[in-house]
Amino acid sequence: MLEDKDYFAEVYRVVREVPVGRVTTYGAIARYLSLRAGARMVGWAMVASHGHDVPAHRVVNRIGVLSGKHFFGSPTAMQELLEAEGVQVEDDRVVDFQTRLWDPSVELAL
DNA sequence: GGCGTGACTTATT
DNA sequence: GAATAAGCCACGC
Repeated sequence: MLEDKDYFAEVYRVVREVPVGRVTTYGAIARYLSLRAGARMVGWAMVASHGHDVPAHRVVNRIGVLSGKHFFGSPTAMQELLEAEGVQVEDDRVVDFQTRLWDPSVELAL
């Protein structure tokens, strides 16, 4: 198989579908991909997302904290990116996170 | 193939 | 309501 990381591709797909100004959570993606408790795998997928066109800065943990901001090369890169897209970030946390939360199992729900 | 770690989440104390 | 414990699966040694 060319794509061993099947769910990796799925994660990338979902993250890419995230509209600008919105954010999603690892758990939401994991749940959408039936990775019920595989939220960590989603995070790992983000690590592997290096070299892909995946806006990982739109992915945060369930409380809207930029857990992986440190992985962007700069501790403020993620925040800058989010703010550049219209997402207000304060204290490493997304403002009105619940309101800006983009849940694939809800937005992409049929 | 086993042990430890990890961009997490949920449940229990 | 905050802190602690357990659960889950993949990757590195």
